[in-house]
Amino acid sequence: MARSIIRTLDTSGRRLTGPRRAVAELIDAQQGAFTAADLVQKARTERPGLGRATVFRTLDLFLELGAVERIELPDGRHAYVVSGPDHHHHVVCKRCGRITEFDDKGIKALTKKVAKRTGYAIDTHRLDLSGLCPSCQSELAKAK
Amino acid sequence: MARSIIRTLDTSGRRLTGPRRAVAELIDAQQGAFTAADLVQKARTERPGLGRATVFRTLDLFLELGAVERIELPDGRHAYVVSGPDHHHHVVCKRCGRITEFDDKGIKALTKKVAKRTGYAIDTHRLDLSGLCPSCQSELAKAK
DNA sequence: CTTCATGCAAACCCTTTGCACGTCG
DNA sequence: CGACGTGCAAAGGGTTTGCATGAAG
Repeated sequence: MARSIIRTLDTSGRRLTGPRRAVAELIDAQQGAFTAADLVQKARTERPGLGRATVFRTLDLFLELGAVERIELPDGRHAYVVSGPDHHHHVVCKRCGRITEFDDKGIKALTKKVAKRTGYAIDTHRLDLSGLCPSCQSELAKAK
Repeated sequence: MARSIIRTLDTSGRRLTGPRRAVAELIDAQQGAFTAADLVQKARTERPGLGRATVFRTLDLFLELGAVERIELPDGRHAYVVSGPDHHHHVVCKRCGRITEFDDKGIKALTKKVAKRTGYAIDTHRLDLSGLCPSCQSELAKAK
């Protein structure tokens, strides 16, 4: 269920409206990462009447509330993922687009080191890896 | 000079044309990161006749050849940076957009660890940090 | 010469905005 | 009620594409 996103929304003081619930549900039905376009298209069939603009505005809101994160796909498009309570990063498969998460280990230390060296006050970091997921690797191996 | 980009182009088997040289020079005159729009606008005054499309196509080519890299600014727009022989990453200032590079130290190891854990064949990684650069920090401190 | 690149303009996303109407609290 | 959210359509910005011309190897 879209429970966690809705809860975040509810406790934020923002209005808990029908369309926002709908977007939360659409997101929830997605597995892994999704683009804004994915939601808009899905909305067209599963929730007609829900406007493009609302999807974007709601996505921005969720982003601001920290309920979702925006990542960049290898091809430059951006996608969103539901953000869990713990901070993590993503590996994106270049071929099939599958996304796998991994925990942040050691990046904090690296960030601190960079902050010291450059003088920046660093407050956010994004680490995106990409390559081939296990199943694409074996498919490609077979194809040869 | 735009020597290094041009050399990459030359040894790639692609045609070394006037417009491509021009784009390489425009890029070279930029300091730090630049957007496609930056180049297009600069082209308008310094190299009239050079078309938008050519800038984009050339940028794509350079990207493919590995002469430049694409990074994502904190606000979601993308920018490019010349990629030197040594692999490095970027810290972007959220306020003034300044970009500072830093060396990759320890990310390779992290990548390897993640590859092992997730089973992905990871071939590219991007680490983008953002925060406030030293001068924006002091300006903000003064403003208070 | 033949192939590939260019310029121009139009086409195409993707995302944002203006505005009148609807709805949450 | 009054503020905030929504839908629609239109605007906007960035990037790509079609096609005839021009240059590179």
